[in-house]
Amino acid sequence: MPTVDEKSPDGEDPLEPPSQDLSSLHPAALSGMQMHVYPFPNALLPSQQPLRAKRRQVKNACTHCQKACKKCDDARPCLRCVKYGISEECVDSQRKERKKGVKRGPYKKRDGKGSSVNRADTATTVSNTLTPGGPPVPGPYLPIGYHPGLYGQYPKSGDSPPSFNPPYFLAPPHIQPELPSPTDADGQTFSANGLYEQPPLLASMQYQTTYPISESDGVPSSPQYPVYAKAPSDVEQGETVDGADSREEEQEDASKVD
DNA sequence: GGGATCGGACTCTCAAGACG
DNA sequence: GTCTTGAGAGTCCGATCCCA
Repeated sequence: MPTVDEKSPDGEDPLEPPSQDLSSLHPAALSGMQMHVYPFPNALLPSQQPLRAKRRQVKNACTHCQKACKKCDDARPCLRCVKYGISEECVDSQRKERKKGVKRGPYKKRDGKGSSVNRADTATTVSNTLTPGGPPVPGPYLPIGYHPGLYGQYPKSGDSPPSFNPPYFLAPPHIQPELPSPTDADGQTFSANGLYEQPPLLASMQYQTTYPISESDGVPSSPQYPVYAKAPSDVEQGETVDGADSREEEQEDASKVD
């Protein structure tokens, strides 16, 4: 009985192509879903064991989602609160301040030996998720749905103010239009290059985010940057949608060179 | 069928420690 | 000053139960 909010975009069915009518969704549904949309439908996926895409978390869940231990999103009201008709009660939960002065033991070094060398093992990227144990399959692995730079961090002090662009960008056009467009199990067509066609709505969709006002002091309770866009110049060539993943990949690559 | 609850796996973030 | 690492804090998956 999957519902819109319960259906994890990258947890339960990371390989499942979007099959629902996106035009009926709360904008947050679009921000919270398709974090990783892979260009292959299930039937055309390589027959490796399904590896889970890395789960993504919102920066701050609302109080209701937090209490229910359910998936929240960056928009306020969040999808779940909208669904339950408690939009006006959808406010960010308070986060504790991290403890300071915690003493730590000696560090393990990771250079080639030691326990932490396989830290990168936990990093799953879009490409290596598709090709476990094998060379990356060349292809259009840009996740459809977000600009590669959109999954940035919250701005830190000194960063330029956050900007936000419409989240969707188009997949490359069909390369081999003469090939018939197969359909997946849901009847959704996808192009010959393995990319789903973008619903026309998405191209013109405007994303709106409201900023919750703290009941206590009347100021935004926390920075709400649903998706933080890097400046185009900051987007590294070949950077994946997940900056952290790509960083870890780079680190891993660097260690291999060594 | 749908909502509530919750244990625990998983992820994110950042300060401490290491290093050049 | 920058990088690396550990661990605190938080999210949310998935199982289970309850109710209409």
